[in-house]
Amino acid sequence: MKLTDLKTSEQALAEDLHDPAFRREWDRTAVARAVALKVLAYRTEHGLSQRALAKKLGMTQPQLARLEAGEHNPTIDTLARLAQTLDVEFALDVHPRQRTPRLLSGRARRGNAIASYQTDTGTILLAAD
Amino acid sequence: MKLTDLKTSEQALAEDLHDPAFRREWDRTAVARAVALKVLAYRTEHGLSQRALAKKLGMTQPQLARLEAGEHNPTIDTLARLAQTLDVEFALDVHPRQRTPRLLSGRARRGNAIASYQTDTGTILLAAD
DNA sequence: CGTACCGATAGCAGGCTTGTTATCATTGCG
DNA sequence: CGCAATGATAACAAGCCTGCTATCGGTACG
Repeated sequence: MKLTDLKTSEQALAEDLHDPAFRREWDRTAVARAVALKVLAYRTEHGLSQRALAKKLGMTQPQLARLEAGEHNPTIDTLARLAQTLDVEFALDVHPRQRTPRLLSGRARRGNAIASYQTDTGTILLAAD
Repeated sequence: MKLTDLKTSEQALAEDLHDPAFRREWDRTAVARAVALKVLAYRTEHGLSQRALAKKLGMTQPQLARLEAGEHNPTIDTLARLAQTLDVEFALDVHPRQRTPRLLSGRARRGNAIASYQTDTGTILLAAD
């Protein structure tokens, strides 16, 4: 893939985001996409197949594939399983739009934020470490 | 109600928690109970009826009653609505059992934790401010 | 070519949360 | 007492996430 291709796909995404329906879906799955990246990174770094990691997580390969697809927001329960098995900490911050998060450490706000999006009713911020 | 009554109900809870099934349910709804307290406190402090606050939140009175009952864990979306309307920040931290949370500020860990529980697969911590 | 493993996906059942309407008992007030 | 407002609750539909089986195309290797 050439750099020009990358640029085009980013531009295509920016254009798609102008579609209100697409934008809603994009925002809705923000947490899902963030977690998906974290899981995929862990799996490749450890040279595991989906089946192998799924077994460690107590789930099946299609379930893990769905997680990595990032289409569904994981439940708190699923987050806990990931945290325990991957030895990762997830911090989710929900706060009013006109406010600055105070409960999340500056460390998390600066370096570890992997998802952040605003909804009509607040701002969501997900950090992982 | 006398102090002795309070003590008895606390003791009763402690005994109920020995029942594995009850304990699972108690843990599962930890976040729900914490949020319920926050909502109830806000509503009484502002002298609002369930119907009045429900309207501000864009929901019906039975829905708010259910929230205050603390039986269902709210979704991230519901948390966002609460945060925006009540002007409250929620921080949810999920981390492995053998680890100390680093993404949540010490401030939140000390003074604002309103729910904390361990599952087989991790620890959940909810703070509000 | 055949075999094995890989990741993606369809299809389905089950559980949980949301959202709604319709009550119900209780309390306060005229 | 009659009336209005309050909070709790039942019953139901709908949406989303989980968990599973089965299957598919693609790739690597003998």
